[in-house]
This record gives sequence, C-alpha cells and structure tokens, in this order.
Amino acid sequence: MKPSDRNITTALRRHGYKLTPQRCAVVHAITSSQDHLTPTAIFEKVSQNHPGIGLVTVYRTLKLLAELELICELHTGGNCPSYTAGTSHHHHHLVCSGCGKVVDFASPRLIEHNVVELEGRLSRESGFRIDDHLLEFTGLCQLCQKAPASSV
Amino acid sequence: MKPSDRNITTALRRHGYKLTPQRCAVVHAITSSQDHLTPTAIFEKVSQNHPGIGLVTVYRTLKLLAELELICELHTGGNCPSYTAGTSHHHHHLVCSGCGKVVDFASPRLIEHNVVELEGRLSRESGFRIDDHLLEFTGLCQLCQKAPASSV
DNA sequence: ATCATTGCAAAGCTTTTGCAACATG
DNA sequence: CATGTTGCAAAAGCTTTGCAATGAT
Repeated sequence: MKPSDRNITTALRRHGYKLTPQRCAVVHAITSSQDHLTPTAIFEKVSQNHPGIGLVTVYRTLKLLAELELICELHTGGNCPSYTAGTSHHHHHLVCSGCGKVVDFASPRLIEHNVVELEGRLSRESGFRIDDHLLEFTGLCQLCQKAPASSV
Repeated sequence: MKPSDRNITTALRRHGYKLTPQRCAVVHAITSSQDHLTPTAIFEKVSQNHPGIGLVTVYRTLKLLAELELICELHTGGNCPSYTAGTSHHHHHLVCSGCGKVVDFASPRLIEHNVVELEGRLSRESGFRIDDHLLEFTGLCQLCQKAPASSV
C-alpha cells in the first residue's frame, strides 16, 4: 500500500469508518492515477483487480471521501464530476476542451498573493465568507491541436 | 425587447437559425436575470409567459446558445449546469457552497495581468493552447452564514 | 413551399435509495 | 457480535433522441 493510500485509509478509520477492501481499492485507483477520473472510469479500473465490486459502492465511497476532503471533486462540464487524489492544497486546473484532459499546476506565489488580497476585498464587498479558490484555464492540449477538428 | 436580447437574436439569425418565440423567450429569461439559472429554472421562468413550451426545447436552445457562445455555461457542482447571459469573457465567479448562489465579479487588472503572464508560461510548459480562464472562489454567502448548519 | 423547429413520448445516462446478506472492528 | 457496509434491483434525476405536426422565412 502506497503512503498516500495509507494517509487516506487511516483518516477513514480516524473518522470511525470501517476499512473494507472495496474502499481500499477505490482509494488506490484514485491515488495511482495522475488523471481526474469519472466514477465510471474508477469503477472500471477497480473492477480489474476486484471483479465483484458494485458501481454503487464506488459512488458511495467517492461521496464519502470527497466529504472528508480526502480526495478532490471537480466539475468541468460533461455530465459527470471527476475525482483526483490530493486535497485542497492549492493546485489549479488546465482543462482541455477537446478531450477533457485535466492537468494540475501549482499556482505561483505571485498569483496566490494577489488572489488572497482579492479574496479579502470580495469578502468585504459581498459578505461572503470565502473558503477556497480555483483558477482554471481552458484550451486545447497538444494532441487535440494536432487532431483534425473532430466531432466534438 | 432588450438590447441584450437583440444582440443574441440577431446573432442567431446571422448563423442561419430561425427566430422562434420559444427561442426568444429562453433568451429573455436568461438576459433578464442576474443569476445563473439551471435548465429547469429557465423552463419554469419561461413557462409563466409561454405556457406551451417544452422542456426539451429549453434544453435544445441552451445547447445552441452555448455552442454559439452567446450565453455562458457554468458547472459548479450539483447535478446541473447553469447558464447566464454574457459570454465567458472575464467575469469570474463567487459560488456559495451552501445555497449554490453565484455572484459574478470583474477581475481586477492586476490579477488579469498576472494571469495572462501565467497563461504564457503554462502554455509553453504544457503545450496547451489556452483559450480562456476562470477564477472561482467558493465560500458561504451572508444568508448561509447566518443559517443554522442546515442539512447540506 | 421548404426545411428547420417544436413537443410528445420514450430511451439513455448518471446517481440515489431500500433492503437483505455480509464482514469489519 | 453489533453495526456499518455491500450489492442487487429498482427508482429518481437530468438530458438526449425519434418522429409527426407545426411554423418561420
């Protein structure tokens, strides 16, 4: 079991949840991928090593992990959310509008600094209590730029 | 008909689409609201003045308008996308994680400037052709802060 | 008059819920 | 062993598609 897996599984136990093989498998599927995966993709990945698992269990596990903020839930369009390892540590997104690929990047200090200041201003003006921020770029990845304008 | 409506409707005709009362109604529902509306909300709004309309037509119209970039499609979580007037051009979002309310704000010049520079760097490093960006803050709006921790 | 558009109904998806059987701590 | 968890099946969303009737240009 990878260290990142262990972080998550011990967190689960700390919160009083039981550690089932299914949960471990879902956790591993997420931590062992760099990409953002949809529930169905995770289900398929898990099914390879763990044939009996139910899609329902994947959904329930994802919901649980996201609520505990042990994984990151992202909505980029399409019908499904997608999930990725790593919590709220400020990584931001670069989303390909062609194939849906998502690349994370760390926000440079300069931006973070300005964003935090902006947060303060917005909070004062709007009355919101701001908890988090996300900077997202959309465009076309290298492959999709080369590809002839596909049906998408 | 509001000027913003006219912009959109003439754009539709320019693209060779017919100008039906249903389409006008959907356009008007969107331009006459400050909020981001879900397809169902738009359907209900339109139904008031236009009882016969089908939800299907609303979906089709939204899809069309979003493809032509005459309205802005936003995914914030929950199961539905939401739509708002204006293209995606540089307004950013403040999303309440309690009630889902979305407030737009214009990004200050300082941020835009830094973001554009970051875009260049990311583009070079990742090979993406970057088309747009979105800065999104999440938090709790004033009402939800006051509300006793609800079921959400 | 023509061809896009509408609305209905039905299908397709993703996601959630009810419940008996099961397995973890 | 007790309770949380699983998996099936079925329900509940939201969204799309097929098709005849309608209506804009």
